Amino acid sequence: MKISTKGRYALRLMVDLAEHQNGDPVPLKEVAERQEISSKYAESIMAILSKGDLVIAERGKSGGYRLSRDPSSYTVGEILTLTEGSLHPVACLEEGARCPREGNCRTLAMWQRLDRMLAEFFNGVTIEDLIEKEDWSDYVI
Amino acid sequence: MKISTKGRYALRLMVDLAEHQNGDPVPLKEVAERQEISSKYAESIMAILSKGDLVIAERGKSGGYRLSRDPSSYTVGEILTLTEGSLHPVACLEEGARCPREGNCRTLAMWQRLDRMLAEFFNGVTIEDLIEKEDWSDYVI
DNA sequence: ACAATTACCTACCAATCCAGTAGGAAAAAA
DNA sequence: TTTTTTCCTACTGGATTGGTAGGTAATTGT
Repeated sequence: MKISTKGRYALRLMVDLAEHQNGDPVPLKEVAERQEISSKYAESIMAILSKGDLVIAERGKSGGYRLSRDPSSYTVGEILTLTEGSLHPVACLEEGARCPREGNCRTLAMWQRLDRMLAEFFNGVTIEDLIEKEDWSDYVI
Repeated sequence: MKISTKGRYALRLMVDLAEHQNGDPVPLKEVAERQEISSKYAESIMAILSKGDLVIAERGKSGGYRLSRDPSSYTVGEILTLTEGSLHPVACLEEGARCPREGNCRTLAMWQRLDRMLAEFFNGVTIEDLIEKEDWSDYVI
């Protein structure tokens, strides 16, 4: 039950791009240094974000990455789904998965409830929220 | 971001024990068969529950396992914590972990909020709930 | 034109976790 | 004393995690 570094770092890379956007693309090296993530590892994560069209890459000198949309339009859910593969907390709720015992499983309903709760949480938080929001103590989904 | 089979099966073993308690200990073989879990694997999971004092084991003929307390007193949270090791969704929130970047991490507060939400969810559901509760659609933590 | 800078690509690695399985020893009751 | 049960140690193949290494392709500033 853990979000891996890949997903966590992806969020930080996205936040960093959002905070440092000025029209020009931001080189990965700068982002990685600010976030204290090895640039090689950051590179492999940024590649996922780029292939998923969450960021736009520009090669060559004075190239780098930039967000493709407004920070407020990115949800934490979509970033984590892309990098982690899925946000379902149990295998039985995976896309296309069907448990043969689902008819008499006493735990399935609880997992479904949790699944919905997580989806609502993750899809309710945006990159902009991560930057702006100071106090999360009263945040309710 | 997955609860492993160990945790999921542990819940089902506990529910099965709760549903079939009649004063006598229930042999693991029966539980495993009903739950369609290989008895060898079920054995290794039950050993964890036994060492954690969530169930009482009785050896020898006519032995087996029984719950040590009332089903309503077991929370899903304690069972998963025992079997999964922890329920914290990110490594930075682990017991004793301290991230050196915590002062300027834009994601920490969100993780803390999620952590609290998960704890409240898991500690709010009991084995009895798993057996009794039909409709979870309106369940709120 | 060319050197510098950037993203892109393939391949590799050690360590850990996952989901079990195998084979017996110890305890207790019938 | 046989049978039934839990308990214990060890093993395993495969996947995932958290990276690293080294080179290729594109683009631009000089």
